[in-house]
Amino acid sequence: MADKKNRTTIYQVAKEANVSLATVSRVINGKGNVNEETAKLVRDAIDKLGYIPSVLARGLATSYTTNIGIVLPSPNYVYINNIMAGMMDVCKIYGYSPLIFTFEDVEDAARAVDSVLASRVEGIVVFNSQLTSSDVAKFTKISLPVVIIGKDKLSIKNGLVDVDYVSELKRFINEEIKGGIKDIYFLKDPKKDWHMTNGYEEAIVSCVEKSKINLHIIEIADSYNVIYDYFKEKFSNQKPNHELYIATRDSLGTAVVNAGLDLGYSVPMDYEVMGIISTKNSIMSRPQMSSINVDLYEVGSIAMRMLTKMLTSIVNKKEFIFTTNYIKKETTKF
Amino acid sequence: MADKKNRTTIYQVAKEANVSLATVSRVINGKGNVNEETAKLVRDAIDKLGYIPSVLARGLATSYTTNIGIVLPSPNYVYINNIMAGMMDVCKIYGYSPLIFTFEDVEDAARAVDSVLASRVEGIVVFNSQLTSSDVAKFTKISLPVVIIGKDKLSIKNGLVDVDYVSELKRFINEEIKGGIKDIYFLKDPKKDWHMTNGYEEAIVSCVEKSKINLHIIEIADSYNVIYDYFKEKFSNQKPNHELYIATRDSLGTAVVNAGLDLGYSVPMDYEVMGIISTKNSIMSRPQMSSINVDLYEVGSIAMRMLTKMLTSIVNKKEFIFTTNYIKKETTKF
DNA sequence: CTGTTAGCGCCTTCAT
DNA sequence: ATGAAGGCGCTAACAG
Repeated sequence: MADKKNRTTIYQVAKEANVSLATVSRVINGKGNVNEETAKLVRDAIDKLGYIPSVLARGLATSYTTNIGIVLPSPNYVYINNIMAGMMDVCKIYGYSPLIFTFEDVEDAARAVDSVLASRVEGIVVFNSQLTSSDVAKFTKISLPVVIIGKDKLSIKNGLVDVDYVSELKRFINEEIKGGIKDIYFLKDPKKDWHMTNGYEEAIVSCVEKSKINLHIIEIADSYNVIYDYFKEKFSNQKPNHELYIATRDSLGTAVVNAGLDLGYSVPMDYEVMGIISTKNSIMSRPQMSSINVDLYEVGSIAMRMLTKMLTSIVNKKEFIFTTNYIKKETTKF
Repeated sequence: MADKKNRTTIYQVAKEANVSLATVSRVINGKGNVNEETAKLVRDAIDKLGYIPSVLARGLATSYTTNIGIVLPSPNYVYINNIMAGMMDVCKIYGYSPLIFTFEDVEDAARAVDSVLASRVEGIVVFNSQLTSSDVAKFTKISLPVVIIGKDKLSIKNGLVDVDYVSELKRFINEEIKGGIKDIYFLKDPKKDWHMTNGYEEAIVSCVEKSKINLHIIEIADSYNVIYDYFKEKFSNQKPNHELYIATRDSLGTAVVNAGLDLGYSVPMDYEVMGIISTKNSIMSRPQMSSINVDLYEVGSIAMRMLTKMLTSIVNKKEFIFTTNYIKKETTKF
């Protein structure tokens, strides 16, 4: 419980080495001149006592920690994990410790923001912010470096790392239109606005406008099982008719594919499917899922790298937009 | 960088509210009696100044933080992410902040241990420890609560959460033996010993001993692509002959399946495949992958829950072994 | 009910 | 090259 932990302190090391704590501090941090002999004395004492400096005390004294906050929605989608992995690896390289704060929704995001602020992190990476302007004000007030992954609706003067899925999405749809597709179904989660998903719907709408395409929006939870069941029933009642389904993530696309396959239909002959955000699943599924490819691990690592730079120097280019490639695989004709 | 951040402190709040800092501290922590009117004064001051207490100072003063360390290997396998998600959710529920420490190998693990110790976490969860006994000694010395997920080779007197894949693995193999299987191939990563994988090989060996089965160990990196390529070539040169392949993770099994499918073979008619650790991939792949099911999210959340209990009370039952179910799907005959 | 004071563990001038 | 002393922001007795 709240019983004092018996950690060895810098005082004990100083005593053991018969020096002052200032000297110990110097050898720990490699600052100031210390006689090699006394330094060795100190080092031996540290080893003997198994002394590990407290980042708390150090942080308090220097008003500088090595903590970095990562704020992101709690659902653990594979692609978010890829981003996280990229962030965490870069954190380690630069000697920062990532503190993770997850949130469920907008109100919860506010709580997460307070937590991360209380933790006295040096900077934070926010995944596709659901943050309000008042949240953001808290950051800017204390000039805390922030990198945002995903659309920056608030146009904060901070780092921005985004992925331009939209261009490729448009290109793909236009190809399909030229190919003569008649109906496009877009699977949209009515509740959530994650997935760097902003602009998907608009992009599709804009492509379709001047064509004879019928665009249908299917509001459905972004869950494999929910979507699989939905389409299993849909295709049972009404056989597919060469339409195109667009899902936000490849695994959701796989749900649509599998529902049809399990009923004996074939993709892309009977209907086409594409998932926007690509993960390894695109390669692993059969037929392989057409999707828009970008290395999400790289996205995370670039974001974190940008933050570390903002921490140590003035950064001029605070924006990094990933371009993407639509990869035609086996679930679409174009 | 190391420029003092200009955070509002408890002193400034006290000044603004015309009270002493002790009073502010009291309303913040809800401890001690404070006149409602002055409390409101304080709250207003806090709001006005946007004051957020420093966990550093608080931690230093109380020698108590709300940080929990999570130590795990860096590769971001899906199933590890499931475990992490479970841990993080429980962390949030109990008001702890998870600090993530990843490591690459044994030496790196030592570094991670020092980092986590320096961070003055209240407790730690270690995933399938590659930790040495000297690492562990550091924990026990300061009696830091530790929960280990996976095999506890060091038999530490700490929390242990493990998954008994072995029993089901044996059961499955015995079924296959009764079914008349002749050759079993076990895919084994020669370098790594993660995946709560300890005992898999021994289990298989013990099952096979008294039978006429030929057991083959294939040492191969646990990478989808590597395995896919390997089997693409293998099956090209030598057609499958009703043998059984056992991979540690379902997605690796999918690599074996896909390699054959893409060459025109069929599973499980031409050969059988099973992946031990199950993820959503087992359901999503076609044919669906036979695997040993356990809710890994639950594993993570149980582990973290156990830790939080160890933090607040004496825990007697410090062990939780998950039982598992072999789920026969479509890639095996039994 | 509220204020005063002494730390928590460490860094950092400032002397020596 | 080393030591002494003040301070980082907060909590927790202890007084009043």
